Amino acid sequence: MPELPEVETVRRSLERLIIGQTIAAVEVREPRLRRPLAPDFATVLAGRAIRQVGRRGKYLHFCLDDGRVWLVHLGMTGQLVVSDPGEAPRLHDHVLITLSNGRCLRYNDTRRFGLMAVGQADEIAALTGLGVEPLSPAFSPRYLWTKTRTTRRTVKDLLMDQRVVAGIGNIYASELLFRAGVRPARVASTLSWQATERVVKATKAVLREAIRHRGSSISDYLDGEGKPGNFQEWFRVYGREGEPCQGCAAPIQRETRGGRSAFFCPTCQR
DNA sequence: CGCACCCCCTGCCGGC
DNA sequence: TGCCGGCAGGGGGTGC
Repeated sequence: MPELPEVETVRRSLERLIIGQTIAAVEVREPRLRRPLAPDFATVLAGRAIRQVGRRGKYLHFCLDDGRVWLVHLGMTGQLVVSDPGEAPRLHDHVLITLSNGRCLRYNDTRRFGLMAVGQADEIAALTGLGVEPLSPAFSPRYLWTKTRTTRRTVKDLLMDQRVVAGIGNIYASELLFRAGVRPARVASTLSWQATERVVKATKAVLREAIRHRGSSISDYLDGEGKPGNFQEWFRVYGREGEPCQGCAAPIQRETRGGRSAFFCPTCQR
């Protein structure tokens, strides 16, 4: 579910709701996430104040007043939503965090592909091993050019490799490649300098636009206030197999690689 | 190193 | 109506 625009939207919404709050109580109702929650997870968080909410790629970083970082990855179906006092837990609410203002930060994750950990900032950074931020100047045509020269991987696989660039998932890979006019199955090393520039430009434009629309809600995604995003209404290719391309009217095609679908226009993308 | 597969888990949808 | 396969935004592991 959540790729960079969704995680960034969650970050911004939570920032307004929980900065300065102290964690009054932690209830772990289901520790079996992608990796089991550490036995001391609840006691390590309890009593800490939340100073900052950051993001790296698809990870959220909650900076605590003891210098440690609470790391959260939402997997496919994870939600972090602040609810009012007294609301009953819902199905798949795995962690409930009571804040000093009485409200409750609920972690809900149907498929339990999410991840949580608490550690020192350097441990957390080492844990994730992420590449550059796509919206930072570090993600430049020059950077992508060096990453594409000596590989036989497809451009979509490369862009979704979190060690290369952090935050692009299956939806935005298809969307940005459409806007760049490059086929998902294109071997990355065959990109011209001009095409590389277009890919970088399209990446930044699509991610920024998606953040403006508060992310994409297909089935599960909600922000920190429990509100869905709107960017799914602006998809040009994702989930549109057989529909006419908005540029040339050719039917959008779907192609599967490694069990994941890529969507593209066979005439607008080369 | 890359890749084709498998796994993790739950829910939904379409076909029979 | 029920069952079954396929598919879904995530990542990680294996063996070739």
